[in-house]
Amino acid sequence: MVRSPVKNTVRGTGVREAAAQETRGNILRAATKVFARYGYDGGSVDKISSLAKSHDRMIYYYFGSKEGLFVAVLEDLYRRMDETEIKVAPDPSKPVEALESVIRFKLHYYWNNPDFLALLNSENLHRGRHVSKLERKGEYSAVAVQNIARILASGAEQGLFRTDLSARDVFLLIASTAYFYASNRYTLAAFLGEDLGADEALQHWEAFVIDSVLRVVRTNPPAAS
Amino acid sequence: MVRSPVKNTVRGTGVREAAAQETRGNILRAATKVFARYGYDGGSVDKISSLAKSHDRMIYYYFGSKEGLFVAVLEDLYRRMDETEIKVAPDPSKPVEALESVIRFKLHYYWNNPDFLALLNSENLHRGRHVSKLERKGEYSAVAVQNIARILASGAEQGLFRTDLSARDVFLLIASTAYFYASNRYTLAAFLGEDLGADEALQHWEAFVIDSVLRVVRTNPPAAS
Amino acid sequence: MVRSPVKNTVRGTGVREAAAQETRGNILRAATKVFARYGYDGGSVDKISSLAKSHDRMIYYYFGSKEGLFVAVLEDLYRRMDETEIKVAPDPSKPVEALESVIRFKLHYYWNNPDFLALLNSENLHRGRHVSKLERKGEYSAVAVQNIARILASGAEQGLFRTDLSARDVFLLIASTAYFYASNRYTLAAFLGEDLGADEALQHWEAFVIDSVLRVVRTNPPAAS
Amino acid sequence: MVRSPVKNTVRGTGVREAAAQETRGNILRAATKVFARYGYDGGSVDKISSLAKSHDRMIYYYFGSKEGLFVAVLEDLYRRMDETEIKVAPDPSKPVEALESVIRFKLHYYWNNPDFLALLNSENLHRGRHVSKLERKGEYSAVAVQNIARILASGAEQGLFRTDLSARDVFLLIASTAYFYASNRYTLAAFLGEDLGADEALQHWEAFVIDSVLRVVRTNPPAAS
DNA sequence: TATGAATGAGCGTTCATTCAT
DNA sequence: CATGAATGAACGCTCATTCAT
Repeated sequence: MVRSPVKNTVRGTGVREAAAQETRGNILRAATKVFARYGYDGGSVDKISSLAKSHDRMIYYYFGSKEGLFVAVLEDLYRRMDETEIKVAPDPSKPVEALESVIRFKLHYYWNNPDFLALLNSENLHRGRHVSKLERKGEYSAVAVQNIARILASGAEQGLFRTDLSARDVFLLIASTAYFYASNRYTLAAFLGEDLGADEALQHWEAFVIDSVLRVVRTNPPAAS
Repeated sequence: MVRSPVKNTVRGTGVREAAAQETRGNILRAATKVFARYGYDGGSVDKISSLAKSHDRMIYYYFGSKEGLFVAVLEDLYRRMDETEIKVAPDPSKPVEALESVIRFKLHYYWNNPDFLALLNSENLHRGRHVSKLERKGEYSAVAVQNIARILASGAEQGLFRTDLSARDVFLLIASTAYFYASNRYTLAAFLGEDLGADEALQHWEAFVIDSVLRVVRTNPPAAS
Repeated sequence: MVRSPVKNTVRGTGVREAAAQETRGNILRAATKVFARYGYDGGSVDKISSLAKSHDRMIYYYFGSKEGLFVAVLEDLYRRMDETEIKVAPDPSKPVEALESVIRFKLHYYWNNPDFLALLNSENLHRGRHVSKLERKGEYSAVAVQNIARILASGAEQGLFRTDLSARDVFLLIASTAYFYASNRYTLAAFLGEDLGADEALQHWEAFVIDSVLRVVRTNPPAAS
Repeated sequence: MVRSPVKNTVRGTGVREAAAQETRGNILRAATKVFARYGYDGGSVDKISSLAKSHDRMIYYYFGSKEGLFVAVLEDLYRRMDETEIKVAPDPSKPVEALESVIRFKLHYYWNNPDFLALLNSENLHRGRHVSKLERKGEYSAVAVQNIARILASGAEQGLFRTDLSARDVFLLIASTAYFYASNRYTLAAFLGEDLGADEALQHWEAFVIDSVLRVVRTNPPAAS
């Protein structure tokens, strides 16, 4: 049929093309919200097209299918996260401060972007079916890992950090603490009987994680306490 | 008179009661599998009744609604996890070994029970709507936290562990590493380009987590490496 | 789910069962009309359930799918045709009259049951996909063929008919003339510029076919004319 | 000014006209295949434009509507059949051989062009709605009928064939046997339990039809057998 | 001459749930 | 204690067609 512009991104500059890009963008933004809130299954194409003030039909016109739309949402999400990660990359010459900065960023980003977590969870529920279709899937977390690698190397050079650490492990450790606390905010709240979102609670967790990660990477952690 | 048996637990011992309990149990087991695999929204009552070799109608008879069934599934799941946690509680008199044991258990349990994770994620997606209906919700994680508290106290008493630690924080730290690695197994695999389920990978993560947690809790961690 | 009574036929005798049978019957009758008029593809489940004064959902409850419904329609249709065929089976002791009777019946039946033809055409368009699912598919035309076989045998015995004829061929010959004339009534009308449904036209065709078939089967056909 | 080229046939000779004719031709060929395979209702404009490697929009540009396209397909089909019929018209001076030749051609043509049959069936399902729009509808089958008329006249002149026959009736008889056998190939196969497409089966039917038609038209058919 | 964008109704099917015994 | 029957809304998706350049 040679007709579907599926996966088209920025192209022409005419008025019609601009309007089309806007429609596509509206759908993508709406889909991100809806999928994040209701999951992949709970997020119906109807909810999305309504929120985008468009029509069901246009989702298929631009993205081919609900799955195609979800893949596009994931792609967009990862791209944006990587862009942010690059922007905030701290100066590795001061390793301790840099690592603290990375941890703070990660904790805040996950806590303030529950959409991102919800979509990841939905994707893992479906066993990575959509994420495997991403073309540049290997590149996405690389930015964050390399960021940490630079900091660790600088710290090791200065004799502050251990030399036997893999950046990948430290990345996973930090991501774990950020992800778990944010993703399970509701069930943890119920079981611990706390409000994890209170300023005090957030600051307490941040301090504990920073202190713990530093104890893990330092050559000479504080003796006692 | 609509004497609904909703929330029936173990009761009578007659033949008919036994048959009823079996039907109820079949539905509960089927629902656990289906909800874990497809999420709350994706798990239809039809799939459940079909897997339980029962009828849609019976779900409403025993559990009132799909939500009621989900709550029952959560309740059952937590109860079973706590029972397991009690069984495997290690001897706190050897704090290092005990903590290692706790970490290993947690990592293995989460990795081997993706159902549990999937249900928790689904529940957090719905902002804890169902979990808030659990009667004994406050008790469930208490077992695990107290377990760790005893170990930390014993370690502190023996001069091995720091005295300024909260068991709740250590519990969250351990749970974070176990949860994150298991829950995101598919997306991490895609982005890191690794098979996280390979024996080697699992053992590597386990060793790293054990080493890291011990560095966090110890008064005198290994100097350099 | 153990819930769908798909393909249930006559069973209980209670009031509820009777009502259920009526619903099923209404759907089946409506489906026959709608499929015949619009074909398999053009016949929507909505049109059918509306005509049956029931709901879309009930089609799936009783027949599982649109395809299942179509198969049930075909089955019902063949069953009814066979029953009719048995009823009108003529006395083979007068072979000429019997054969004439069979031809007349076939011509009239096909002409007066365009539904039957439309469904067969639809089925052939789909390459017999549904008919292959009929359990007793081999039995249906057997009645008609055996009917002719008896007549041919009687005629041969009386020295009136050829002895080298196969009942299957004669059946196909008769069916061809009946089917073609009825099934193509609209296109033939357009191309021949005639009204094939006029009494005169029908009688002319009937006379021609009877005369022709008798010329085929007779040992001594009329010399000249 | 919307100078719609609907119903354009061969015209200009420029490069652009040639490209346009090619697009039109591609669509027409694709439509023939798709309509034949899926019927009028099942054949979507999307399938057609896709197969033609063109766009939905072009169908409306060249043919005005789906119905207009179907009419064009029918017209093309009849025109081609008539052209073929003229090409193969046998020498009437040998009436028996000529009639045999006509019968063989008809049987083969119908068997080898299921598209033609499928489109006719689809058209009859719709009560000749499209065929009535053909401008030269009266002319199409005239060729075939006149062909037979010439043969019958020659045969009658030579004293071989009956003189009371109408060419139209003989045409219908022959067409009946060719059409029925080919059009119902799938349902007949199911009910008779035979493979009607086997060489043996095709030759048997051909021999039977030739023999039968000759018995119908001859003044002195073979006495007994 | 040709095309990308948009439309609203309809498709077959499944949803969670209630009714009537 | 258990079930067959029924319901209306929603599901993801495709339909033939028109708009605006």
